[in-house]
Amino acid sequence: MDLPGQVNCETCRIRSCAVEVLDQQELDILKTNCAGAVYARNERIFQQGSLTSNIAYVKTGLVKIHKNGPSKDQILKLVKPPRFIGIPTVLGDKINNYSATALLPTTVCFIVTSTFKTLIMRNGRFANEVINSICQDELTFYDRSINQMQKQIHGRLADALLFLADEIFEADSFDLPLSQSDLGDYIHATRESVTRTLGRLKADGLIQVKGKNIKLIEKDMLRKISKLG
DNA sequence: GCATTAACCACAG
DNA sequence: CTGTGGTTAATGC
Repeated sequence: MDLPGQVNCETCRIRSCAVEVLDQQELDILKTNCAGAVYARNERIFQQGSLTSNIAYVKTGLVKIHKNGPSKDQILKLVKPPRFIGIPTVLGDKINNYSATALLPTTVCFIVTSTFKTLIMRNGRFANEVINSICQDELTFYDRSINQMQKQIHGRLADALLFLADEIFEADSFDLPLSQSDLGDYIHATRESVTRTLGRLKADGLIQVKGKNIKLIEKDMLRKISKLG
C-alpha cells in the first residue's frame, strides 16, 4: 500500500471505478492534488457545521456518517470502503451537513475539490462513474429508510446484525465496531432497547454474545424477524 | 379494560 | 459503557 500522505494514483490498488477511467494526463492532475490520511478508531474525518474541505475517498477501514438532529445524534449510514464519502455535502453546501467518523483504523484519500470538479468537466466517463456511485448510495439509503420506518425494534436490530455480518464483515462472527448506544443511534432506538433486544435474541439462541463479539447462530430466523419486522 | 411496545429515568456494576 | 427494573404513554385488541 502507498504511504499515507504521499499517494500514487497510478499504482493504487484500491482506487475507485471512477479513477479507473482517467487518462494519463488526468491521473497526473489527480496525483498532484490528492493526499492520504490515516484515522484511528473514533477519530473524526470531517465535522458537521465546519467548512467543507476536500472530497474524501475511503480506502480501508469503516466509517459512520452521522448527523446531529433536534434531540440527538443519528447515524445515517455505515460506509464500507472503498467508497467516496461526502460528495453531497462538499458539492452541495459550503458547510458540512453531517459528520464522518472512523469506526476502525481507516485510510482516506482527499482530493482537492476544484480538481475533482475539473476531472468531472474534462472526462464524461469519470462523471458518469461518480453519478452512478451517488445513485447507488441514494437507492440504498431509500431502502434503509423504509426498513427503519416500517419495522419495530426486533426487525431493525436483526437488519443491522445481518447487514454487519453480510455486507461489512462478510462473516457470521464479528466484533461490534459500535457501542450499544451508537447501535441505538443507528437503528433509531434507545441504548436500553438495544441491550434488551440483544438480550432476547441471545436468550432465544439466535445469537451468541461474548463482550463485543457477536456470533449469528440462526441466520434464517434472524432473516425472518427482519422481514416480519 | 388489558396487553404490548418502547421510551424515559435511576441506579449499579 | 452496559445491564436491569420500575414507570409511563401510545396503540391495538
